[in-house]
Amino acid sequence: MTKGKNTEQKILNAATELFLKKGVDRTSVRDIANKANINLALLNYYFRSKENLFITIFSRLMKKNSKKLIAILDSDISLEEKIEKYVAAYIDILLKNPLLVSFVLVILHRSSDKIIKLEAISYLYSTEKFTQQLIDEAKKGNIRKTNTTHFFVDMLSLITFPFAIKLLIKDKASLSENDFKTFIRERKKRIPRLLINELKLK
Amino acid sequence: MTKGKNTEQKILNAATELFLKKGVDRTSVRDIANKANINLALLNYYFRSKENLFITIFSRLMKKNSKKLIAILDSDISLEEKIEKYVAAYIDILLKNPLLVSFVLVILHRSSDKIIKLEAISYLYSTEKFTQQLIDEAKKGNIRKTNTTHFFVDMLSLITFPFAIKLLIKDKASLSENDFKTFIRERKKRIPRLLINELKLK
DNA sequence: TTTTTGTTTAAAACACAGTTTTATACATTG
DNA sequence: CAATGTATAAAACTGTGTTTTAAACAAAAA
Repeated sequence: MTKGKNTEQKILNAATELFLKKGVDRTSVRDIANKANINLALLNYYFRSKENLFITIFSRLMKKNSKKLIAILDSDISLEEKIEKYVAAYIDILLKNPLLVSFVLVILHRSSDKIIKLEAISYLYSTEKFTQQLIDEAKKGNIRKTNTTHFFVDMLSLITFPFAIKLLIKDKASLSENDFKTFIRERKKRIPRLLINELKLK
Repeated sequence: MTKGKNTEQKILNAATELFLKKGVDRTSVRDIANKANINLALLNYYFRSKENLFITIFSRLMKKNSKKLIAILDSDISLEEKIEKYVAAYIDILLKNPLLVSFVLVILHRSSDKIIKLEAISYLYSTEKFTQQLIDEAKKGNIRKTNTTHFFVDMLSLITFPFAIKLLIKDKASLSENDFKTFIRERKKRIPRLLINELKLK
């Protein structure tokens, strides 16, 4: 009965590795079974489907990484510092977890209602406290009034999209893998500046 | 012998319609053949593969729409006006062509080297004149010096990514389809402001 | 006209995918 | 010891994209 946990973990490990190396769609369930040295049927025994296996891995990865982001959004620091920390932390997470990037792309691509309502995702974007802070600071006259939805969308776009068009950027700007990482790290300063400029009173 | 063009067009029409309605991955070649009232084998006779059919449709759609964007980037207008027009035109294209959005997602998702080197894509992002203008204006002291790659990536991110997370935005902000379109149109003013702020001398 | 070439259809088969079924072993609990 | 839930294995099922084979037809070339 202890075998069970082992097998489940073996499947998760094999799947994670293959998903990372070849992408979700180019990884077959038979590949996973082979790599994990288990029978094909076990895969559907533990996880009902490949889709479910994918969502399990994705959700765990998200949960592991999103805590830090939520903590930043909910912390009692100045807006400016909050934006800087959030952007930097988010970028670090995406730099360290290529799987997360490709998973997000898979999810965006499928974009079914089911997936959007994943706990892992709605959890990550619980921005109540942050948006309230934007409203409060504007009322106090410290910053310009801004549409909070737009503001958060701006932030997410500037952080996330460059990862999605990584190949394009590398190609167009002739960047090596390391160059690209440097390019991305530069955005830790650039993005907060852009966003905070938008909030500054004239 | 005139039949040929007809059949090819019938396939393209059927595929376009189905790709739009059900998405590329959820559309089978048998679906397409049925809808076009042609034999399955003809599909591989005209287009070597489903992949190739997809790329053909995508490339035509891109070519049709990117001309206007390129024209704006290469025109002799002020930087400020250029950014405004480019953002507005790009957003209008994506609003009018949901297929383009979902195609871009498919391509981002697959992100193989082959696809990134499509003429349709590299053509769209020939930004030489635009980046030169950024450099020249900075030299003249009219704007702040900025990294042109970052600047273009910022612009693309702010324009494109919201379409990718459409479902998420609609869900989180409780927007109807029309609300979402309004939201997107609001960005025609917002995005240029953000970008031009970044260029303003302090 | 006859021949050749390009186009169209039909039916079947192929390889590979995700999934399901069936049967059997194992281990823990009652 | 029997019963029950868990674990494994092998094979089959369904649907996918693709290819093959054979036959028909129309238009262009000889």
